[in-house]
Amino acid sequence: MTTLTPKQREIQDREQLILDAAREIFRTCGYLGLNMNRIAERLEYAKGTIYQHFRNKEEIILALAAGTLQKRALMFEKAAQFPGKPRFRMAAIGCAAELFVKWYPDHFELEKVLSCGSIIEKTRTKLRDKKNIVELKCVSIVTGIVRDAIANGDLKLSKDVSPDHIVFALWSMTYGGYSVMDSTETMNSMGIENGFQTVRDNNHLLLDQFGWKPFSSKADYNEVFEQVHQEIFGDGPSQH
Amino acid sequence: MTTLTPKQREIQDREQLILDAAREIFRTCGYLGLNMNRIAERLEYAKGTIYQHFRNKEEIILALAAGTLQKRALMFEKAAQFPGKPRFRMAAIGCAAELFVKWYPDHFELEKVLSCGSIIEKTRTKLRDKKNIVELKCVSIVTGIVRDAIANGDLKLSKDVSPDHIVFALWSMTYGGYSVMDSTETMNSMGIENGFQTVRDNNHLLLDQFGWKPFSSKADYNEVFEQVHQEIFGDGPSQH
DNA sequence: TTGCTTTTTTGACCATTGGTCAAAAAGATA
DNA sequence: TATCTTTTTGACCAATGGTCAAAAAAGCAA
Repeated sequence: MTTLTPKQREIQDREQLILDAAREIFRTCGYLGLNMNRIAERLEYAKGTIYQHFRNKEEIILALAAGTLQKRALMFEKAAQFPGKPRFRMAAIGCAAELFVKWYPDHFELEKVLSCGSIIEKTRTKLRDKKNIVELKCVSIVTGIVRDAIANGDLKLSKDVSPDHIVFALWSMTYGGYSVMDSTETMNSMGIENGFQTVRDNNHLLLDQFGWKPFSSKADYNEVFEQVHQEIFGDGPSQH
Repeated sequence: MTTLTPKQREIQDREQLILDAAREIFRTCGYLGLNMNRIAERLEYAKGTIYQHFRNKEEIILALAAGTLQKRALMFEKAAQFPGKPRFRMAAIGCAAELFVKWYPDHFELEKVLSCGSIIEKTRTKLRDKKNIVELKCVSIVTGIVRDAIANGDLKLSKDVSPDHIVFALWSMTYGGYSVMDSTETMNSMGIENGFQTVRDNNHLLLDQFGWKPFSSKADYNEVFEQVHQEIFGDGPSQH
């Protein structure tokens, strides 16, 4: 049954309104500045109404993270369709990941909050799983490209390296790089002028070392990046 | 003047008592479970007394992180003194970093809390700087080893790679790897059996690609790890 | 439309916590 | 011992998370 009474429809729509308001508050006031009173006040609803949608503010944050993650999954999907050799498509994924953190900087902050044990454990398993499924989707897209490269012959893995190993390495490097960049204090004592470019380079260094052709000495991956940037993601965040 | 009245001495010592109690509470109850009332109650002091030492619980958490970071700096110093080629000494640093997160798992959780913007901004710059100085010390130890390798001839950097670049890469990979491992949900869908070993391998892969000799194909860095583990850190966390 | 039932909304209410501060206690001093 | 200074205390306030009985709205049948 997809027939909904006007009331049911209103309730359903309100969920997004709450999330929109919450995202705005979180963006400007952070975790500690986000509270149920403020959301209710802004939407001119009573506090109890908000609690009918979400059990606590941690679940709201989780839902926000799941929301942006969904957008990242779509971006990864588009990137994976970039025509050409698997390694080019992997570079396209890198471009998507980079644009994602630039387009949705609040997502990174959401993730940091949710990485705190005592915060995430206030949410129900069911909701966490929802987010995990989307995350897993991103992982599986990347793993798929690695497998394509193996099938292709561009990548021959030694016995002690699995496709998951490569995905884990890229993920570590990218997530770690962005995290370290974010903790500016120590970072700007170091002579890294363009952190994003450096993370990109480091990822390509890794892929070269795994023996994934064409090596970055043979192809201009910065050009691939620009191409993906313009051809696939040229229309900005609003479209995804 | 280092002469202290008994009272002044008592106050000074109490700071550590507060931190010890706070660490224990944080370990078991996390960020949300840690509060000033509970600390005061456990130490049988009034709440106001705690506030004479720390402005809020965020500053306590910051102090806790600075405390463990201090231990890491000592571990890095010891590791850097491992005799032999710079790359072996770098492997020793890797060992120290790994043992550190294993010995002090609460530190990682502290860092995650402090990475949240709205939390860290409740602390005074002065206290943050204290932590940053210790962090910078760790970085400079690592950078020193890179420079030694360059001076040594074991490492020749191309024009677009700096010592800081290498440190950033290792830091990203290590921090990112541990972070991803911690977010178990998606991690255990991936076929990574031993995350720590994988992070180690990935770091060596990077160093190989940077052209740092001796390459991991020529030296058994797992053996170096074990050697450092036993010879330098064999006596466990209590000694550092 | 009316009267009844079900669903939804409301905001008063309570408990917990962060944080303050005037008064009390303890310590230093002469 | 008397006086001044420092430290401690816990009552107190404000803000927030979260609950729930009562009120309002929606749905529905005659």
